Amino acid sequence: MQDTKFNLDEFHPIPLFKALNDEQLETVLASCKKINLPAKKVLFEKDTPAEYFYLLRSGQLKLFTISESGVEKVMEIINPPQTFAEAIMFMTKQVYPLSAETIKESEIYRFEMKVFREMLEHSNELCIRLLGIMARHLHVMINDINNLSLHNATYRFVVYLLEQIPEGAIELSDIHLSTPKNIIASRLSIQPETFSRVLHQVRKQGYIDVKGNDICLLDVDGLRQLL
Amino acid sequence: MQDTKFNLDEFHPIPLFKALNDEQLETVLASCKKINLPAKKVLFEKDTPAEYFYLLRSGQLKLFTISESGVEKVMEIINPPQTFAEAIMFMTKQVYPLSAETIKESEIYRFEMKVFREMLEHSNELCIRLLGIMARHLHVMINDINNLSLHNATYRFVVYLLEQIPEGAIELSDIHLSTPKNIIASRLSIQPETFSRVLHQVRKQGYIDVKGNDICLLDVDGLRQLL
DNA sequence: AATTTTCCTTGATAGAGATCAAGATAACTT
DNA sequence: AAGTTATCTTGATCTCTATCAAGGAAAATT
Repeated sequence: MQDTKFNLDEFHPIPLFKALNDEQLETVLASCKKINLPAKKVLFEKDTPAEYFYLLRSGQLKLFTISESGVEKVMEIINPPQTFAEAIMFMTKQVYPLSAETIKESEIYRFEMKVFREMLEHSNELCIRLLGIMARHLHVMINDINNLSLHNATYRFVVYLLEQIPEGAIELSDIHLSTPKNIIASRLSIQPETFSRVLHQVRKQGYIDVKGNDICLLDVDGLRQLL
Repeated sequence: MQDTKFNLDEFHPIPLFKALNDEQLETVLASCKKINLPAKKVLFEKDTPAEYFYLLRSGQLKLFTISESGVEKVMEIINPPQTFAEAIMFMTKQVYPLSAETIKESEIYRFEMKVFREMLEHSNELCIRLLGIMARHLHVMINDINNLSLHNATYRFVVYLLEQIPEGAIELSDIHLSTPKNIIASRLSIQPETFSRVLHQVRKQGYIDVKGNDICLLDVDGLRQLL
């Protein structure tokens, strides 16, 4: 089943799967299911029993909560190739702490937690890897709470913008916002109206140029100094 | 060294040490050092190399960051018997992501990460436990970000208040704020002035009664319904 | 006990961002 | 291509919370 359906090479570079040998990987893949979803379809809902974790292969999705009054807060934007909901394997209550919905049409791999957990009980290296992944999550969240508590909307936007610069990029890079602005806004805990104004204002100050979803960074150092 | 200095029974109930047998525990304790600090003393500072994690035995301390402009944000209030900074063992950069300072005079046990990390490489059960601890951390942080993004100061305070009710407590419980109000305020990302006003207002509405650091819950159900 | 320091409260004012409203632009649908 | 829907922008207003200022209470120090 596995060999025909999956190419192992696709999984080897994924941090969570790096510690697995081919045999183990095939065991995991044996219980793996491909899911194709169009845009704006729910993958799972907060507080429902969690049996699976996922790998986004293509497309994009968001992890979010909705308040009692119906306001949505995007906690994380998932891009391929990224696993998500792995941490739930170790929560006492086996329910999703967030909802997941596709932003764009997406190809998703679904894995059974039970199978993977079993494997974790026997592979130390795998545990260590997952620990690393979760430590990174924690670190990101500490930063988020910091930014929310200590910094204003413009600051948070600039941080986001600078994070979008690809790894080894030289100056004057252009950034394409591959996520709708209202979703980025929610991710940064900013209202869409305010987000629009922030963009406008940063542009007016000469740091960036905005054409639709493309942002040209005119003064990266200046942006960095805003922080 | 260990037997005379430490009572193993003290460590067995600590989640992080539960998976260790006596031999392993003694290995860990062999590199453990007791630290006594008066109130308001720095234990470690953000962005400095992290060699140790800790167990608070008595007293109280805070984990926090300070913004460029000198504003402090308390991320977590540590009470005994609680371990902290364990997650750093698996961060790529081996530096503390937060600063730690005693709130009250404290007795602290300091453990060498290197020794513990070594042990983790060989004990699957220990890894699984740490995974559980980190998953809980993550869950708490998801909640924090939620409350910060979606709820106002009063809501956040009421959540905090209800969390202070001891496990199997019957109604009409009295709560003693064992933490200075300005630190609770910072933990909830509220200014001290606003915190004071929130307290006042919730009292005026008849939900609680406040005398100094003692809060009498007059209407727990009412408080719950505020959420 | 007196004094200094820290912490808390209350009042007055200001400001960042939310909300309400409506038009403009872009993106799907048929 | 026309129409419909979703997304984004801009303006006007409001509200929550921060900030500034100062007095009071509590705790620590002498």
